Amino acid sequence: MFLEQSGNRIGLGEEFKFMTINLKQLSKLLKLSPTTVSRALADYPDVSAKTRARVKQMAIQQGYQPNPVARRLQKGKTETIGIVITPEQNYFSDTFFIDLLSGISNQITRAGYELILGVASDEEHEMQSMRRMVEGKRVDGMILTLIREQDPRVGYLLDRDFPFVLYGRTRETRPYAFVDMDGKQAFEKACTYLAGLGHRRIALLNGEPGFMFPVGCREGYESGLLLSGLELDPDLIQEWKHKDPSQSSYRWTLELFKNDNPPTAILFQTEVVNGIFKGLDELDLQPGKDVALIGYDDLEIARIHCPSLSVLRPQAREAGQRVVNILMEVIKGEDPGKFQEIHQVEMVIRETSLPPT
Amino acid sequence: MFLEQSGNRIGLGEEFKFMTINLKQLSKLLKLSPTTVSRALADYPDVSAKTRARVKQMAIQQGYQPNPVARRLQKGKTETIGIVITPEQNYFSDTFFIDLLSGISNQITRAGYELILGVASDEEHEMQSMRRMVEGKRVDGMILTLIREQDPRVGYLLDRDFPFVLYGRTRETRPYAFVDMDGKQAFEKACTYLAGLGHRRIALLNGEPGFMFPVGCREGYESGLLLSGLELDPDLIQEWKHKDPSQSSYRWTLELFKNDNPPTAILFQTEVVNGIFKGLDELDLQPGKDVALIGYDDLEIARIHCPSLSVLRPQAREAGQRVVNILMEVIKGEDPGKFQEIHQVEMVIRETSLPPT
DNA sequence: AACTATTCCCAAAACGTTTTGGAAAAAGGA
DNA sequence: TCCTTTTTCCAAAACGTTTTGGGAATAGTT
Repeated sequence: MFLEQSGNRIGLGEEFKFMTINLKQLSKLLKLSPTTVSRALADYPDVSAKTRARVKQMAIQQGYQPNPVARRLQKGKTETIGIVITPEQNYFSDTFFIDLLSGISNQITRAGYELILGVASDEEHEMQSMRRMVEGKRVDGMILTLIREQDPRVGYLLDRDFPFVLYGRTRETRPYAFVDMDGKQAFEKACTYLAGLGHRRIALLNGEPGFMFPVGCREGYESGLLLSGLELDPDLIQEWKHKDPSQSSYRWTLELFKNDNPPTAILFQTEVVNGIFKGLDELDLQPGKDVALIGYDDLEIARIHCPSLSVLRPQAREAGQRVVNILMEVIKGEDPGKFQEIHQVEMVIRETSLPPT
Repeated sequence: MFLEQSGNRIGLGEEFKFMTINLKQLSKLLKLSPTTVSRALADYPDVSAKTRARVKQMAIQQGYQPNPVARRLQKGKTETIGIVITPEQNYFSDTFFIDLLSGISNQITRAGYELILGVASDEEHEMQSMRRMVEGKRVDGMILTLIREQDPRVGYLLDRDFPFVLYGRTRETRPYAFVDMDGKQAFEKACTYLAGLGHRRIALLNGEPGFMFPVGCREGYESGLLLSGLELDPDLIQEWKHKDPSQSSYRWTLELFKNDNPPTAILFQTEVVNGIFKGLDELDLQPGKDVALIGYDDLEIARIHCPSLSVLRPQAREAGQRVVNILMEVIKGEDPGKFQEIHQVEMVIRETSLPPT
């Protein structure tokens, strides 16, 4: 057996193959024990600087990478994080979620961990997929998204003391780690902004009840009205359906303007903007001109539509990174209750947030 | 130490914790050797039916699950499949891709495997993420999507004989396994359908060159024209940009109707329908009435828009399942060249494919 | 009864790391 | 020179499975 200069090409008889080298093989090459090689690579102080350098150089030259499976077995850790997504809920198609996932994935890779993905069609399969990961010892920690007000996943994980971080919040008295967007502050800001422009009738098309996020949105909306000295009119509030976001928002928009005293502005999740546009179009109302609009989430449609849509923009990527960093701390044994972050949401004023005519 | 009836709750002194049981512990409980227990659970014939039953019952009662990490080390397999996605390319936000991923994930879980996900921002990181999985021995096989005409990933994997399956095709003479949608047949069908309705000027807004999929679309389009006895007019063909799907398609739509002899029908990827709608709207052309439209991919917008959009509908979920099944065969050592599937695409006629006026 | 085949089980090795608990060699101090 | 400390290395154990290669009963055959 002789070595090519390329490092990870090792000649075996007549045929060449991409071979990966072992710790044992590497140590034999170095005339050292596997112990020393392992410790040299891990920067233990009890190996001399000279041998450490020699080991590292040879490791690079040979393209040695410790077998992750063997390391996991010995360390008793999977070095793996799990996440389960539920595409049915029309949530995953948001670029916002992709940004979140992107932040999560990058940070996980940086830590040398792996991200395993479950795709579940409903709540039951979601739980099932998570249990497989947790009870099957396939992950060291879980990331949860799309949190419901009463979320059985949180209780399940708390009960067995399993590390997890929520992207979002839930109704649970025991302390747990989360990163959430300040939907309340965002909607309050949007609401007072519109009121400041002179709008007196501001409508809210909120997300489906049962999930936690709309709760904050509603609070922010109500608090914004209050701060601006406006009355809350239940006729101006409605929820769209996850099953059918565009259709339900479209119908509600039509409904809304049958009102004797119709709104001059609407707050909503950008996700359902198509339905609203369609409804306004049918009513011969110009978005931005006849009705001010501010959406939550800066999706592509918001930027490219004409007029472009003013939005509340959560920093999903950064949030994803924080989720991972926190999860790593929790896995290390830190108290989850210490990690409860609420991120500010910025408002991007574009063309659909003018004063009322 | 005594056992609760629940099985996986084991009393340890005063505190109760969710414990998972070992093979060794289980075998001690059964007064058998770990060997026999392992073989009983794996249905080896050299363990009597009686003990096998006894072992299985106890395993269930105790909630025993073999530690996957230990199994992987011994078996020399990671039981893991890798996939890398690139959200930048506005591809991942398609429900079509989610369907594909859903099919992939479910089938992988069914096989007892894991799906690990990489999120890469560009081609370079895509390759980097894949190399980490392959050379780091983190996966047994790779799934590739969004295939380019010249795709370095394919050469890389072929060179080192690493199992993989493409969703799509590429220009590569060596045999490899793939599952692809018959874009050619789909666009040919759409084209001849429109020609059959009397359309003589059919435009094509194709995907960005460099990727493989638009090649088939174009072939199908040209073949459809030919079959219908229509001339190919280069002015009626354009590509949209991945960076900016809606904007580029919008601009092209405007451009298109400056033509002395404008088209009466357009074929395109549904992904860019917003830009086209916007362009037509600006030109005071009614989709479906003044211009027939058929999109590739049955996205939500296609169903909810008024008029609803006729589409070509690939069965992404089924394709995802096939990809996994094939990958499992390839991992087992089957010849990848045997697995080259081209799936038919159905056409769904809705309201935007009427005869020309 | 003696031999062979079959049934059923198990001890030990192996997978590739990291960690534990020294031990030998070198250096420092008297 | 002798003892102590520090430096540098390593053999063996451990992680939890599966596989290998028998071995002891039991059953079957002559």
